[in-house]
Amino acid sequence: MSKNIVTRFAPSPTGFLHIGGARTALFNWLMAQKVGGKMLLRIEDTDRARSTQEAVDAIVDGLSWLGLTWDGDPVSQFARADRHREIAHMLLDSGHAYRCYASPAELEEMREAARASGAQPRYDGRWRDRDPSEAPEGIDPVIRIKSPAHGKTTIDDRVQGNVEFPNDDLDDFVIMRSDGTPTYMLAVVVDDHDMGVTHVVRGDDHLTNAARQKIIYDALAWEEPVWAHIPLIHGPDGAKLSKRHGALGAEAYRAMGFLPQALRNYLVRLGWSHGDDEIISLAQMVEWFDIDDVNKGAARFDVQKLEALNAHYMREASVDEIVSSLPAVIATLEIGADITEALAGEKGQWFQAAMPALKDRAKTLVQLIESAGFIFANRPIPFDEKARGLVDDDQAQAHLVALHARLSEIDTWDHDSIANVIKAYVEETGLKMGKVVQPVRASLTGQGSSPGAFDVLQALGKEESLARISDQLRL
RNA sequence: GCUCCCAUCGUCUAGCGGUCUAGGACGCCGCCCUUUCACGGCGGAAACACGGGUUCGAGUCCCGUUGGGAGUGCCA
Repeated sequence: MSKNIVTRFAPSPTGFLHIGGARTALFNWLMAQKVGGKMLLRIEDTDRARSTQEAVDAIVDGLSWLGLTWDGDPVSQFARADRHREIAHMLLDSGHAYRCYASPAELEEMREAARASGAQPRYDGRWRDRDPSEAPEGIDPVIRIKSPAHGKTTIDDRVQGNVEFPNDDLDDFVIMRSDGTPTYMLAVVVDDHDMGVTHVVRGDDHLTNAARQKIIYDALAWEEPVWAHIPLIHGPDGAKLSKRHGALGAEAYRAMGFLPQALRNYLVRLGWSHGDDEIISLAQMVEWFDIDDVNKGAARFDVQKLEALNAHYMREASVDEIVSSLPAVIATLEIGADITEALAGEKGQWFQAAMPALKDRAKTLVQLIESAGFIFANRPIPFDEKARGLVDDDQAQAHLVALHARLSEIDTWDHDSIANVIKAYVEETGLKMGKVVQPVRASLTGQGSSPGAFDVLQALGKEESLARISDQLRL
C-alpha cells in the first residue's frame, strides 16, 4: 500500500448519515488513518432539488459523533459545476463525447422496445455519429460519452476482485444534462481526479458505475483510482437497508442510546473481521484494518448484537462519560423535559448516586434512563395493585402480598432489615428465593412496570432510605 | 429480462487442500454464582444450500443448479 493515499467519503445530502454510509466513511477513514494518509469529504449535491443544508449538517454531525474526521473543508460538488462543464467540452472537442437531441419520450420508447424484445434497455447511440447540422431547432441537447462498442471493461477491485463488464451493456450515458449541469458520473470522476483521490471506497451498488467511470478516465487519459466496492448492509429481511427497516441515521442511533464506540465497533465487524476478535478498540481497528480483508457478501443488520456491544462499552465507560452523553438522549425523549427538570433537583443526586449500578445493567442509554424510572416517577402511586401485576399466578401473588405485609411492618427500611424479612419468609415457606424475591424487589424499587414501594417509603417519610436502598440493594 | 456480485449455525463471522468429529460472538436453552435485575462462570441445541467434477484428500479449487442481492435514469 502506498504511503500517500487519499480516500474520500462522498455522501449525497438527500437524507441523513445512513448506517451504511457511516460504515463506508469508517472504512475510508481507517484506510487513510492506517498509513497517515488523508480522508476528504465531498458533498454530492448536484441534484439541487433533493439536496438540503439540514442533510449536510446531519452528515457532518454524524461523522463527528462517530469520531470520524476529514481533512480540509467539505467540498461541494455543485460548486464545481464550471469545472465539470469545462471537462465535458474538452471531451466534446476531443471527439470522446457528442451532443444528443433525443427527447425523453423517445428514450422511454427506446427502453420499452428493448424490454419488450428482452434486450438490455440502453441508449442506442442514434446521435453518436450524426452530423451536428441535423440537430433539431429549439432542443437543448445533452452530452453523452462515447463508450466502447465492443470488448470488455474490467474493474480491478480490491474487494470484488477483477470484474468484467461487456461493453455492450454500457451505453453512451449522459455526462451533461440539457440544462448544462453535470451528471454524477462526470462529476465524481472530475472531482476525484482534481482532489487527488487515490482510493475510491464506496458501496458496491456503485460497482457498475465504476465501469462507466473508467470509460471517462480512459477518454481523459487520466489514471483511474484504486477501487474498493464494499458490500451493502442489509436489513433483517435480506434486502438493502432502507427506510422501512426502521432507524436510518447516525443521529437516530444516538437517540436510541448507543455509544459511538459501540456503533463503530459493530460497523467495522460487518463484512470485516480480525480472527475471533469481537471487542476492537479504535487503535486496534486502525492497526488491523485492511481493505483486502473485507468480505464480498452483504451482511444483515442485527440490533441485538449492537446492543450487546453497547452494553459492553457502557460498562467500560466512566460515570462521567455516560452522564455527559445523557443530555443528548434525554432531549429526544417525550418526557425529556420533565426528566431534565427532575434531574436539576434532589432526584438528580439520587440519579447520580445510582449511576454506577444503572449503567452496568442497561444495554442502551435509553434503557438506563428508563430503569431509573422510579426516581423520576410522580408520587404517590398505588402500591398493592401494581405489585400484584408483577406476577401472574395466584399463588405467587399471595406470597407477594404476604411478604409485602411483613415488610410494611419494618421501621428502619435498611438493607439488613429487608433482607432478613425476606430470608425468614423464604425459609418458612421453602420457596425458591428468586421466585419471590424478584417481584418483591421489583415492587420495592419500582423497576419494571411497577413504581411501587419507593412511593410507600416516601409516604412513610423515609426519604433517606431511597438513597440507601439505591446504594445498598444495588437497585 | 439482461449484466454483475454473493452463498459456513437464526445473525455477524473464523476457515486461505489434510491440524474441521468446523472455532468465536450475539441471540436461544439449561446449571452455577447471587437478598432482585444484571455481570460473571460452566454446559447445550444450532451451519459448510444442492449436484457434478479436479485431487491420494475439498467447507477450502472448477462447472452447473437453486437461492439471495445489486445495477440497469438528463438520481446519486
